[in-house]
Amino acid sequence: MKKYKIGEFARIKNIDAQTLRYYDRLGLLTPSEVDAETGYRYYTVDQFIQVDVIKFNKLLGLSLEEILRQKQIKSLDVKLSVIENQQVRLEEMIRQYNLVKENLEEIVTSIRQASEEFELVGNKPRIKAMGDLMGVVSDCSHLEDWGDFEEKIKELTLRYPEYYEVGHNHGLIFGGRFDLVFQQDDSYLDLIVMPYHGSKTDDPNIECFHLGTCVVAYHQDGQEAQSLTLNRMLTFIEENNLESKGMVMVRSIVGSFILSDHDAYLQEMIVPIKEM
Amino acid sequence: MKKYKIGEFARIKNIDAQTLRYYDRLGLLTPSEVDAETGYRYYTVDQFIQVDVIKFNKLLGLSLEEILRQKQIKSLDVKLSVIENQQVRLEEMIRQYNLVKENLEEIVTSIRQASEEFELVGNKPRIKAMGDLMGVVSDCSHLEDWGDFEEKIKELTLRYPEYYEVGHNHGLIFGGRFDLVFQQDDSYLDLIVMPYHGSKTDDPNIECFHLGTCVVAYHQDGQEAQSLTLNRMLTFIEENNLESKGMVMVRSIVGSFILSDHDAYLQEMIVPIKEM
DNA sequence: GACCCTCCCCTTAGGGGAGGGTC
DNA sequence: GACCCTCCCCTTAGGGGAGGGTC
Repeated sequence: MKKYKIGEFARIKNIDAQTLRYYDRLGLLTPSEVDAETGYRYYTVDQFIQVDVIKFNKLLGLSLEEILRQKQIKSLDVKLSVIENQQVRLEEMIRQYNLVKENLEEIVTSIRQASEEFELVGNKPRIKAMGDLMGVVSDCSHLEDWGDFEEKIKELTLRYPEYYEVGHNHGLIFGGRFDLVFQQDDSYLDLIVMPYHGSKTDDPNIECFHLGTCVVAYHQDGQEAQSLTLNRMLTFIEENNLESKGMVMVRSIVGSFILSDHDAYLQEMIVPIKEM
Repeated sequence: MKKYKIGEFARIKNIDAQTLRYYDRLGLLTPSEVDAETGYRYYTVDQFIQVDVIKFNKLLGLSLEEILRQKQIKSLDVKLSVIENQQVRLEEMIRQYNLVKENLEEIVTSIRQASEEFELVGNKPRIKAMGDLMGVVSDCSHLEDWGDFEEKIKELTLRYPEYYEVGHNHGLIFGGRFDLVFQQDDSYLDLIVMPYHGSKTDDPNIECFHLGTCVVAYHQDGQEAQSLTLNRMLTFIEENNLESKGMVMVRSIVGSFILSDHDAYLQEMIVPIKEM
């Protein structure tokens, strides 16, 4: 039977010679022959198959040490259950990755849309028909400090049925009465909404806000600009003989999650209007 | 503004205090204040958000060093393209994981099916209506040694349109003329088929074998048993006044990929029969 | 007493050499 | 000349202490 030196073997099996030496050291893949004088390793057919088996098991998500132990498994049922476990793990991973992907899509499209719009209208307030806002809501009127706020968010994420950590803060919408916005301290918000984009509308954790007609405005100068923007919006509302519902929602479109450059931040403020 | 000691901060943000010290050392997350005497770290609001940003970026698949560099990014377009790159990577990962998952399903169900059948019929040959076999095929009649065989497999995998390394060898079907099976040396096969379970039937790389009526038999004693099993099958064919097409296909159901126990190996041999 | 500090050692799966012998 | 050998050092993102000071 033909013998292969490590280099040739490595080339054929598309694996690094170093890796083969490493596997040899671990006892995971022993050459069929080692020259006692020179230490040269020689491989044959059995090792070719072994490489495939190792790769197969690595794809099952096993560590090299586990693969070493797997070699001892003589029971088909045990091996099948290992594979089936891995299938479950794979499904969970696929689910998580899909959630992350969807979140990223949401983020990118909302940024693109808002940037385009901002390009057109600048920070002028305007009337806009908004749909329903679905999300998990937390009452924040009794927060003492930032730690309380973080606890609130933790609580929200636990109640979020398809919660995944990516960008959950990025998507948060803050709501409050006007006077709280003008107060400008840590406790300026009444509630947080973590928007929900899924389809489980019957989940009791998810509330639905009917926003309806709103006055909307962008600004780019961070949190300091909030009261200025709100003032402009209130003037606009008065000029147009509208009546607000007395609250404002703030949505960060480009914020610290996306960029470290404060000058590029983009926020949207939304004031729901009473229907006539 | 309230200051938090590392432990409290760690608890609220669901992160290990050690990890925070590590991030501090890297310059990734600097406490807002460090007591010069005691070295105690104190954190405030800014760091709370920073933790979320770091987690967000880790989910984008960035290393800590990359996250450190990300902090420098001032351009929205650059950041968006980073996110979009990550989306592409995510999609590719999801695709690969799905392929692996499907492969595993294939493996598990074929093992379960065959084991059940083997339980019933043992190694008795029987007549069975087989469907079409779709797959990527390689002519192996001129192989000199195992290395050539491995090169063939490499070639197959390159032509396999949805190839992924998991279990590709496990699924291989070997085919040959009867005399080659009886020869029992390295060159006993004429062709390899890597079965294809997808839907791209118009792919020129994928050939379709119409198997039709076949005589089928299992055995459990590894490759040595092949000629014995084939003999039994040929006798069965004669007794039933059938006529074979002169070739046999061998499919390993439980083999070295699944178990290291040779006694549990299960192979299926298939002899296509001429239609009357 | 619970909490925090700074070392220091350890983990996975190899990759990249240096220095020297082998086919 | 191309190939192989054995050291030896290095990487990521922390985890688990020991020994000693702090709230």
